[in-house]
Amino acid sequence: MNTVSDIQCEAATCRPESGDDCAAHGICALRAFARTDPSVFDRISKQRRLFRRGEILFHAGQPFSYVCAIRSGSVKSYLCSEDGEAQVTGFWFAGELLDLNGIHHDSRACVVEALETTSICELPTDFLQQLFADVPAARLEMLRNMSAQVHGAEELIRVIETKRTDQRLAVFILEMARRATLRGLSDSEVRLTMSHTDLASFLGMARETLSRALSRFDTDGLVRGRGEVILIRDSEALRELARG
Amino acid sequence: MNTVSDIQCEAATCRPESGDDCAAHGICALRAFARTDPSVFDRISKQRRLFRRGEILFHAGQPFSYVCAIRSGSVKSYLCSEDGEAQVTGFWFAGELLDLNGIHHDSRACVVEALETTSICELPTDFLQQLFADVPAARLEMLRNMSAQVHGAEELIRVIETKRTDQRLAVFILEMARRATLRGLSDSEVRLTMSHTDLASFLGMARETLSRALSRFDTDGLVRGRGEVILIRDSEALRELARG
DNA sequence: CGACTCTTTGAATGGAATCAACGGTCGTGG
DNA sequence: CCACGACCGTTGATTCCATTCAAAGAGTCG
Repeated sequence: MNTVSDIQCEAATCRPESGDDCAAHGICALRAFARTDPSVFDRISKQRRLFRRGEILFHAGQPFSYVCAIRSGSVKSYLCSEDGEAQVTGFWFAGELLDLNGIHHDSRACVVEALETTSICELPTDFLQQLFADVPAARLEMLRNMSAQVHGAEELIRVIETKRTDQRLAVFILEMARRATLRGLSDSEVRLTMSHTDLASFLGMARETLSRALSRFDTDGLVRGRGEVILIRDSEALRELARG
Repeated sequence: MNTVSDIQCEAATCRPESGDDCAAHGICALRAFARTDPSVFDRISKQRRLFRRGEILFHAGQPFSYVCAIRSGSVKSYLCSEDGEAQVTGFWFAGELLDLNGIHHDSRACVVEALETTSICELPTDFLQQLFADVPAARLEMLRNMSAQVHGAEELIRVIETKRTDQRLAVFILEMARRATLRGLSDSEVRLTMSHTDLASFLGMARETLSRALSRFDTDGLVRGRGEVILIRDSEALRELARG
């Protein structure tokens, strides 16, 4: 899927000027600081790993020894209930931080799996602790980031509780487009790197229901295409639908 | 509802020995530290306010100038959509921290309203910043606390997406009982300080559906009572139901 | 007591899950 | 190279659960 040059290219999204909404902003702020101390910078930039589609970044319950930032590609996080059912809890893209909710019991809260070739950046927790001690802006950014995740989760709850299936889908598509713009991509083209099964699980509906909703969106002219790439044709109508 | 002596009594739950799960633990850790500097301690303990049932602690959009810890009583948080519909996002009890998800854009993310006579403790953000600078354990606790909130929100998402109505209710009752034990109360008696309307909104179901589910729980011997106080009669069956 | 809010219960409707079957793609191995 | 199986996506028919609509009972407060 991605070539090495793609990765190098997307890695550039991890820069301070990405704007406040960029989940990697806190980290980037740290990098700016680290320039005064090259050894710290090296410590960040050398902790990189590459995963292929289907490979597991980490399992639930593993010790929480580093925070994970995505440099390129995408991953899904999911929980396994006792009966073996997988429940997808989120999708994460370049420039975003992963599984911060594992911090509170020092272990990974979920399984994270690469949806495509994915490059990540590992930030050891002890290193972060030191950084928080030294850089007030860093800990503020971290708080903001986690706060944003709580906010996002609550927003999702609100959507799931109050919206019907096609409303949920509309919200998701718009959210994907929004996050794509943070990575400097088009705001009218959404790449669904996850399977319909994963997405349906995330949105809390049956695969069939999702499929039907996507078909309806296509025939109604809201979007174009149902495959990996979806083109937003009528974003205003989508927004209207998302509002309820 | 609560007398002054009740409040003084419950305020005692805000102590370090409350255990790791207590949401106020971070704050309490700060208080322990503050003993070496009485002026800091004063600064915390003097920022108290009392609210009566129905009174608003703060509105959505107001500046985020302090973190709010509940000393006694209970509150609900809710969002108002554009069409005036209120969506309850959570309930908070003594020893818990409020609306941390507002941090990321420096304004309150939701409306918070007292469900009964409620005493709170205000922790100014600039004071917390100073505290985080001085006390590593404090910022770790804050991170843990927020992490726990993300975790809780995701857990709620999982429940809402995958469970039927009575399963959701079972999860909620058990969760309420768990939180009650953190405050040193009985684990088999749940006080529902919120209205059924609020609870139904929070659980993502119609008032009538909640009412029916509660009735069923009562007649089936899972719980006793449907009013403000609910007695857990068969916690094992509840747990079984909650597991799905 | 009467106005109000909240809760309960019943009956009908509707939306999504489920069940079932089919076409497509991909990777494996004969 | 093709056959096969595994997985994924689509579509149709049916079932079931929760919402909605409607109305009456219970509790609270002025």
